[in-house]
Amino acid sequence: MITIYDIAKKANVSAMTVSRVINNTGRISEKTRVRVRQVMEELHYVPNSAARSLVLQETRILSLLITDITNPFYTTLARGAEDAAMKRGYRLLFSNSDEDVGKEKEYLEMVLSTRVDGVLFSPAGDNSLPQLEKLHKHGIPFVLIDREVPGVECDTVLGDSRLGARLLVEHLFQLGHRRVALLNGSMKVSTARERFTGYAEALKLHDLPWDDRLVFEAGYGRASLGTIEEAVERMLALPERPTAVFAANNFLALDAVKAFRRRGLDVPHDLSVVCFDDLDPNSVLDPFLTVAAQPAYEFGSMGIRLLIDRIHGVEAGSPRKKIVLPPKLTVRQSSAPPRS
Amino acid sequence: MITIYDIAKKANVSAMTVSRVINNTGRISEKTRVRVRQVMEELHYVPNSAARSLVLQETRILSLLITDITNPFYTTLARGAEDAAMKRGYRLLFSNSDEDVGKEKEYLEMVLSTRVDGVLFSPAGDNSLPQLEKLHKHGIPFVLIDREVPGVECDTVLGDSRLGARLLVEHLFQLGHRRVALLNGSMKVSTARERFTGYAEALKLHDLPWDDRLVFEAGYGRASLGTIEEAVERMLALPERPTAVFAANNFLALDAVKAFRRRGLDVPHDLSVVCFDDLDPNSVLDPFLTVAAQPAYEFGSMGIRLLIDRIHGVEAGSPRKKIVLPPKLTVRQSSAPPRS
DNA sequence: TTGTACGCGTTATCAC
DNA sequence: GTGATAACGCGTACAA
Repeated sequence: MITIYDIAKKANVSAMTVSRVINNTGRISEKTRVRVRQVMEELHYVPNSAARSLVLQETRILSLLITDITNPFYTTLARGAEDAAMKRGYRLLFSNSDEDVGKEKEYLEMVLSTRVDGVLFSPAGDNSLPQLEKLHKHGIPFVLIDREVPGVECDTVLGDSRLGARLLVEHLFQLGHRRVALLNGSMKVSTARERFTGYAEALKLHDLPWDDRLVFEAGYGRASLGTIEEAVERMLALPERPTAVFAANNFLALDAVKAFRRRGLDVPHDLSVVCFDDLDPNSVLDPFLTVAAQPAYEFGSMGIRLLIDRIHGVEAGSPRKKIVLPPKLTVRQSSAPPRS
Repeated sequence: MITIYDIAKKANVSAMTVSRVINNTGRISEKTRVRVRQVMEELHYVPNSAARSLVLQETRILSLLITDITNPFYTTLARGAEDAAMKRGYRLLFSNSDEDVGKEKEYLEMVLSTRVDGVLFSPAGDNSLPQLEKLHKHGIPFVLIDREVPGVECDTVLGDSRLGARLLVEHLFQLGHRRVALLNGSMKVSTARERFTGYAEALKLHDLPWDDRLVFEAGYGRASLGTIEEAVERMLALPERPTAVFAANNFLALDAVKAFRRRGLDVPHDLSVVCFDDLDPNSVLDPFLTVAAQPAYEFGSMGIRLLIDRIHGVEAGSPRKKIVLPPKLTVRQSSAPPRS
């Protein structure tokens, strides 16, 4: 491997001078600067970032932990994060927990051994608490994104899940629906709880009765497909069938629609389906779902911004910041008035 | 930061003993092993991988460079690669070139400074040659994936683009089409050339005349959206309009269909559209496109396998391997007999 | 079974 | 302007 010493020898200077040329620090005569540069080119020198971070005590790497790499919400968020990080001279180390606290724990070990400068963290759920405490113990700055964890005080970028839920459910009410089911993620995830609350608020606001049998707790992850099938089964077996479903995220909605169709039911003719989070408009031919779309890209870029501010100590002792980005109701064909 | 010295002091042993406990090397009495382990727990010790890789001269990190992170073909490939890498104790550093040789070059600099143990490389095109030569100069093993680069001899995992193209075009012929347009990627990319050849072969096999005006060179990247619009415009202005389009990848097809629809044309009623590569079946409600699907996941896992074999020198001097994975024709609604 | 000395590639500090 | 030296955290070779 080519090191600064190889460069130094060939250029008849000390290693220190080479280092100064590389980093543009200190005063160097133009003559030597040019010569050193030239030797570096010749030998195809590339600095060793391991050695550098060992002495500098910083890696300029940030970790991004998301819960579902197949979900366009998170891939878009990731792009926002990457763009923002690159712009500030940081690289991003991606990890994907698949909504699984176990995997999350494994990845965290890697992240710690890499000595990343900070972590942008979308927790799998409330059980992620130990992981966050570990980060805290190690003095690694982190920012929560998309989801909160009770007991953790830190900078956070969130959507307004309650508002979005209300918007969606009220949209259904306006269409004339009165029996709306909630197909929710796990109640161990803050967004699921908030969407639950928004749903309940909407019912109350419109003086509609509460019915436990209309609430189904599945899970956000791909793993919970079986649960959705079962929920749909129970939903349809109800004495008074719901005429619409509010799904807590895009994949839940997709799977619900598929489950309905497999049973010969048409959306929106037989049931309406609405949900949180959009799909990637670029790779969908016929956008179909009525959604509360979230600014996923901004989730990522804002998160990185908060994180880097913390790292640079700009915000050293400042109180935690909580940024809430509003959702946008987008009405499409999956919602329609109920069959009379 | 907690180091092995901190552990050593607290456990009343030397740093070396701690190192041995961590790596399970050498003989250590059970008593000290337990004590050291305990102190490590107490102090939440995590090894510093920068320091380790500095002395070991290996990082156990592999780089995966893909050209379009929004394309499900590549995200699926990435999952395959990650699973295979994790299984063998390697981590993956993702980079996304957006089909841009410039970005590719930037990322390569990072990759080199990270001293990754190997690179799984999906080149933006033939112009990626200098990057590959650079890797070679630095003695970093690499495997090409999905695309070849003329002048580069190395292990490769490819699809059978010629066969896939022929299957798709012959499918159109069987439906009765005689004028089939080719909406291709850049001819600076090997797969585009192969798909071109397959298209030409199919014509020849069926004694159909060659027509230059039916061939359009756009680009695989998201950036070439304008080009597609223009190609469609020219295509429809032709004296004898084609009745079907073979698009060289999924996104080209998607954009073509959208462009047709904007002009009031229906697919497949007015024109059929077929393409290479599928979309993610999980996030699509109504699979519509007739495609030549490729085993994207296996592209990734096979690639990592070849790469790690090379790294471990198992295949040190062995001749380069070229693995070709066949496509699978999947007929859906986007193709139908031409209007008579 | 355990410890000492050294080196991995880089930069900060201080001296010239 | 430039250089010598030590230090970052860890593992190898050799010694005890």
